[in-house]
Amino acid sequence: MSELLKGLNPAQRRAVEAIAGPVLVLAGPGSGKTRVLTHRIAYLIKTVGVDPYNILAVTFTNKAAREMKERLEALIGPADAHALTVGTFHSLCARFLRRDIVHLGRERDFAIYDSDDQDRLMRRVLKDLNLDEKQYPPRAIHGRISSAKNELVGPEEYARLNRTYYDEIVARCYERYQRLLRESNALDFDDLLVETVRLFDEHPEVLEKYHQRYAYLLVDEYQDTNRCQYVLVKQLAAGRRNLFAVGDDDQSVYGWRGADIRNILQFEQDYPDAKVLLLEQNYRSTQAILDIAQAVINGAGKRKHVKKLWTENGEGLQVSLHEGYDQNEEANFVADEIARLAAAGGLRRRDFAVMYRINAQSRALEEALEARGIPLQIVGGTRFYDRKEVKDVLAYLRLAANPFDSVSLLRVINWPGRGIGERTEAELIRWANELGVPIFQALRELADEESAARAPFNARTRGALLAFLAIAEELIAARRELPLADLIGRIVDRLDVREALVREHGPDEGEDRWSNVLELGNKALDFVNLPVEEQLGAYLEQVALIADVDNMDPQADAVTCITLHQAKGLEYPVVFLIGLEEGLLPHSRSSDDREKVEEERRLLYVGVTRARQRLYLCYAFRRTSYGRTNVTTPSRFLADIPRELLKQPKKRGTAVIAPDSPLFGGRGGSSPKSGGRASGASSWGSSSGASWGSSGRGAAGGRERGRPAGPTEVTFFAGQRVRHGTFGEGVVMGSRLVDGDEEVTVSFADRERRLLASFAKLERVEE
DNA sequence: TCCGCCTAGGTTTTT
DNA sequence: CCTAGGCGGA
Repeated sequence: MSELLKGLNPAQRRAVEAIAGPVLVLAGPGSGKTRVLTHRIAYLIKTVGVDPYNILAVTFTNKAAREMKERLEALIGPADAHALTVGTFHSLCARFLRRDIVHLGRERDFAIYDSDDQDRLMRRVLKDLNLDEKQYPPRAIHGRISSAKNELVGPEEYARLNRTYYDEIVARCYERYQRLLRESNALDFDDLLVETVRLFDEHPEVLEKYHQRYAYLLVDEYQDTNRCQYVLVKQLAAGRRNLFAVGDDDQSVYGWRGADIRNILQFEQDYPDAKVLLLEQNYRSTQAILDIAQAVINGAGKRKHVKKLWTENGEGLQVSLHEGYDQNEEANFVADEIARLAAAGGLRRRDFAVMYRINAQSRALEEALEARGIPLQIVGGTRFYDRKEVKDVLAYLRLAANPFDSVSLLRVINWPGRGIGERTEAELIRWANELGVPIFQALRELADEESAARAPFNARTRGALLAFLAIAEELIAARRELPLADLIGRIVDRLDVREALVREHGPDEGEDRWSNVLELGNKALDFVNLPVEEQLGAYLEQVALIADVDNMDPQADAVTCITLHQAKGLEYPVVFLIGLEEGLLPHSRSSDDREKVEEERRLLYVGVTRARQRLYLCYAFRRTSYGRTNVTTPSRFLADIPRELLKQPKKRGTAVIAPDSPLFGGRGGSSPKSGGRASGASSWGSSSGASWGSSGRGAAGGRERGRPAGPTEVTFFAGQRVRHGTFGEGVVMGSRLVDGDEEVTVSFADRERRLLASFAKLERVEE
């Protein structure tokens, strides 16, 4: 038997050995699908004798691509590993287009616009069309356009298909937006895919070239493909039909960005001769963790592919459920547990991950971990390349690569300040529109005395504009001669970036930002081995397409803090899932739509199945967001977990969940019985979880639901002694009305707490 | 045009 | 809470 098949179970082996024709592998979490992918590639090369040059593998992140290459290097040697093509849809499309975009009558040095660039361009579109940003939020409009692109609907078709007034506005913006992109010789993220599909569509000879080359096509995370990616796969696979798609419909969490779960559900219709293989054995987690995962996912409606997860890993430790008082206590609990487990030995910092729904949740964690001296790495939030000073310097580089890139041009035309204000900028745009040329071209016209005479600028303004043009021209010229690192050096010297940053932000922050700019220079050193003329393009492409998760340092011995979305594909011995509350998971923006709620459920499923040995499910009794504090309702998904699967919290200061608590009852609208709850019962005490946040009030603590406005005056006064079911006796420090509720500050034995009178069931203690 | 103060409004998730 | 944008003054 081949060396490469050793250590694989029969199902995995079948997948690896499937040679020809379409194959769909439905792989449960932790079932070794990455292993199957890499071993299949290795098998194709080493056993079947396929030339690695003829293999194309598409992964979901650059990180996954890199890791796959590394594994293959070990498996089949660096030469073969290097010869095959691995990348994300976006990076591959960028590469294809660089090679062949001239077929579409375009220039090769196109810029790639990220979300910030897209937003800026959309604002300009709205200005051009005299539309009010308040009424038509640029991001909302762009969202519509992006969805249309994902569906391969162009501006004309969009205009034809849609009938409402709003649609009509969007259609006009779409048309203009595309026109400006083209004028700027730029593609946005969506265009990378759309234009590749178009290229293949309009130029069969180009597609044919890829059919010849890529005899074997492998696609990971197939459930996350959108319509456009689906078509692209179809185009590429149409040649030899050796498509090997791997995915898990239960882990589909990218519907919001166009991923269409139907792509995986309809695989068999699309490819009638497809083999469908199931990977159900889990090698990652303990049975206790899988039971939780199963409970969560079984709470979903009917599913097309029901996988029965099982493992030989043994029962393992019971999963813990923990209620914190607020997000700080929640974070403290997490940090204390990490410290405790790390001290107990056997676990390193990097064995821990804390996962959450939204990036903003990382803040409290950061504080708690730092307070204990526990190193952490936060994945996500603001990317390094999204920092203003970094983007500003980058804009000059982008301008050097492609002077028609109007977003970059306008970004830095007055940075550092050179006396070109809003007024001048608007005039410049207007004038360029009038001439019908890109903005950079208009600037060049200005250098010519005769044209300048007709331009709407006075001598001083013209001087400022020409000063900017001179810098741009200098960089464009330097680009061909200087290595990338020197080009960056030229920019920061010529513009005195450090001085500008200190002037703008003061010495402390200024130096901070300056160090980010220096870091930018460091990253450029990765490209020194390329020929000078290729360095800039390669660098800019990487900057545009790299994700934050791609930068994670797996070597660092630090606790990982990461969103559930980014955590997909990762695994850790110990996982904390925090903020399991209505409004957060499911997120409030998703709670009203059945489909979206199901996606949120799958997100929790993804989180649960990241854990290998220990799993903690956490939520807080109160949470502060936007500076407002609200009482929370535990996530409805917790109600799908049988209570006996969970270790109950015992610590003082945490809730003891009553046997008849709706948390462990059935799902759906049955409201809790008002009697029968054990004293000291759950301090959140709320209802079925159909609503959350402030609307969760009123059903609290056996009080009447639908209570009208709330108290109009305080009923507690400083100095009174009170008793609370959980916290014991305390003294009222003060009380005030907040949002139609009474917030009482009470000093308990351990510390001061603020409680809402409607929830907290405070009894007055007579003396 | 630039600077600084102020407030109103906003955050899902990412290539 | 934080930040971007609006507005007044120089």
